[in-house]
Amino acid sequence: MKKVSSSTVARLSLYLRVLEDAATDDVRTLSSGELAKGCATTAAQVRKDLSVFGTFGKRGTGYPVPELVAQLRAILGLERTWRVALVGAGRIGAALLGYADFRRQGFLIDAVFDADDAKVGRTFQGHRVRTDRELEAAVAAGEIDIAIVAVPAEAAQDVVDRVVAAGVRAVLNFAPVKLRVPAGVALKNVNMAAEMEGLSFALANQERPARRRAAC
Amino acid sequence: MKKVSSSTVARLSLYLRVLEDAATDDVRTLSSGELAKGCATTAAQVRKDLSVFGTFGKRGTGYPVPELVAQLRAILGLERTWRVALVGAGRIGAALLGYADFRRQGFLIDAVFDADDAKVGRTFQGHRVRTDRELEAAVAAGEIDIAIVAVPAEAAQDVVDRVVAAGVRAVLNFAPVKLRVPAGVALKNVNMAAEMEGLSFALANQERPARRRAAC
DNA sequence: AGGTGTGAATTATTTCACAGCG
DNA sequence: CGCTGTGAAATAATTCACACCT
Repeated sequence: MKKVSSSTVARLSLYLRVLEDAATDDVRTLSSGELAKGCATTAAQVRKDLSVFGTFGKRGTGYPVPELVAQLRAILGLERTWRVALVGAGRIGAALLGYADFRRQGFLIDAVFDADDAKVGRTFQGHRVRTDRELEAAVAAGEIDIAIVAVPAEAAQDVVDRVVAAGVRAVLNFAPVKLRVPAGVALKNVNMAAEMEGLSFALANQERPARRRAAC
Repeated sequence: MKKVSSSTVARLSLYLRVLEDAATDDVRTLSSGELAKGCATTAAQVRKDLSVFGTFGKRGTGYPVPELVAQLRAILGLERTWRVALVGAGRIGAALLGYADFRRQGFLIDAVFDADDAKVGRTFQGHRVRTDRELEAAVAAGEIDIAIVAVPAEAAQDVVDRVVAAGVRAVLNFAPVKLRVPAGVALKNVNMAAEMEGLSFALANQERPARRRAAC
């Protein structure tokens, strides 16, 4: 398969969600323009993205919704269940475990690890917390496809090094640092602090368009 | 002000964190290469990014750490406190309110709103939950600079429309949909489901021993 | 008509390479 | 010398435009 840009893949997720919504409303077809509107992009972008993977549309009609849903799920690898380990039983971990969408899309968080022995053995959102010393063994035993790193920044690189050495090839990182992983390991970052700082930058640097003018 | 790419701004956040860490270790200067290593980028990228805003380095030496920290904080608008409203008192909201980094960087979450009257009036992570019908009034009263949208997907566009109409110009969205905002309003998205699907795609397409680079 | 698929053009971003300064 | 700052070159991503299908 040729190289696919990660922005294209990110948009496929958005298309899939819009298509699934349309499918529940029994919409039969959707044009690239309608799909684009639901994803804040352009019709040309939608067609280009989809054309990377094949030809799914009918000229003059648009894209058949149920078929394209199935295609996108197959392309994204969502037809199987991925076993996910959460490393770090803190608040972010709690939010993730409560995120029903994950299970619906085929991600099964069925292992929770923490380095804090006070947490080990306790139940956390319905999951028993295991000591993080078992991490390597769990990965080696084939229990885990994806590791979610939700530990403090200073511990994150160590955790990712360990799970990668044990065989994990996909990592979602919530620590506010850029982690180094070897080639062949997929890494995505969720950096809320950086997003907020991006908003701060925008507010601090936007020209004053006199939106709310005070009365004289 | 000249246009600055959002990837550059995102990297400034990373540089700032590395510089702050270096500052606490009393490191006096850092070269673009050292800075790059801490942020998984290249020396040239660091220099290009910083050159957008001025000349901060000393040739032969590198960048003075405390000075560059101050400059970046000023550039990112982090020298003032931004008042943040959390809309949606669910698990993601709980994770955010417990995120100490936010306050440290000048983001003060001091208003929490929810549409569920069962939650209104209760205390949520130390904050009294207010009815979401007060949202517009709070924005109009100048209480709020940034809105964090942590409501279900189907309610998100309505919430953002309301806060934008009331005057908010920066929004952080956790709902797994692309929101539409008028020009002049900054919008950042945190879409954990899409990130996971990106990992799923990488795993599903890396079975073959092909050369596949790690994404970010 | 109405809307896809796609090369070509455009625009954005990253990398290179090196002059020049401390 | 070492390392920055920066034009120029190389890549990547997006948008345009239109042939072509149903």
